[in-house]
Amino acid sequence: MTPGEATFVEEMGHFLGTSGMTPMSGRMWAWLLICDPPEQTASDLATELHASRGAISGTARLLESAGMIRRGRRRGDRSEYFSAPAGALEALLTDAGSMYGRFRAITEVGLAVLADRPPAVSARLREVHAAFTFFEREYPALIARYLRERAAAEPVVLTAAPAPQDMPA
Amino acid sequence: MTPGEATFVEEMGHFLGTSGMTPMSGRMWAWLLICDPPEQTASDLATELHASRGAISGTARLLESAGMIRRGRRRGDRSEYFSAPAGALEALLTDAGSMYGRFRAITEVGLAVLADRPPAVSARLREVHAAFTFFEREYPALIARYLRERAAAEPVVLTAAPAPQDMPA
DNA sequence: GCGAACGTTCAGTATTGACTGAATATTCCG
DNA sequence: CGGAATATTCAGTCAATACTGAACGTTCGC
Repeated sequence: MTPGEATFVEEMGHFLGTSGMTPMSGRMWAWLLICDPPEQTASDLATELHASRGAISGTARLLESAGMIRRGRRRGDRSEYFSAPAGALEALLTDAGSMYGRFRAITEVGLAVLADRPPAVSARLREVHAAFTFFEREYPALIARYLRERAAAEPVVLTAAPAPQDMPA
Repeated sequence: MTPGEATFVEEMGHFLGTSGMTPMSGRMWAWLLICDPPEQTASDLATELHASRGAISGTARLLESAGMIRRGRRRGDRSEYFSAPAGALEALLTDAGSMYGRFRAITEVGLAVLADRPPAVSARLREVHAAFTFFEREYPALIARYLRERAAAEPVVLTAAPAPQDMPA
């Protein structure tokens, strides 16, 4: 990893680390976005990111459950290979949008508590609730629109990357 | 504060606490959304939230700079009064959207680093960058659309809350 | 201007949680 | 099956940071 690459990796780590995920998540995702070759073993990652194997294992599980990385084996090779697939982007965006649903759920807890209070008291919370309900509905539509426009702009290129040797789901 | 209200306050604290802000931010904002009367002094907040004055002071500054609370004095009263104004909602949404710009900026650091690498290597990062660029542009438009639809649905009610005695900006 | 009440600051404390690393489990080849 | 290489787990460590509380500064009524 060059110093410049390390800067990028570290910045992404810092950013995701202060946004609900762990720093290691950001570092690992960032590296998988720029590494060459695009598939990396756990040992590769541990070396490049100066991290323990335990950290790689835990972080990989986290990122995989978020849909941001893909893991698979090649035949004749005990190692597992990690990569950031094209779908990672959609996963990240969807994940970011899940915030709205959680916000809406929390405000509903509050609305239930205020059920028998005068409307003037619950007005503030009702406004917030309405907003999150709106965004929970409209945000996925925005993602869909992006994917549509993107597909229209580059019709075929998405699958044009050289296929990895042998990497089943 | 009733036990139900405490649950709401604590849940919001936990959620914002794991989303880049401090737990106290969430607790304070949540309480200001449901408290009666809607204006509270620093002492009120310290008592209700079981927090020190220092914590209230620091958190109030944080929330104010984020546009999520409003502070002001009444004449003949040394105390400062805090409240969650109608604009807090827009501030929170805008704040959440600033994420896209920061993401875009970080990916541009990465793109600069990959400038002299083959296009195949930078393809993954370019796709991510394109997405964040799109969202940085379109997300504010979504907020604007919400505000428009909301205003159309309830033309006058937004200012119908009883005005606080005397609370300049 | 004096005194009291309030807000702010900041060094210290406690807590959270991310990461380490060794022990354990699993997988695959011979 | 046996053995070696890899992945996972988890208790322990360490660093980051949210919060406390006392000292300080500021503001307002008198």
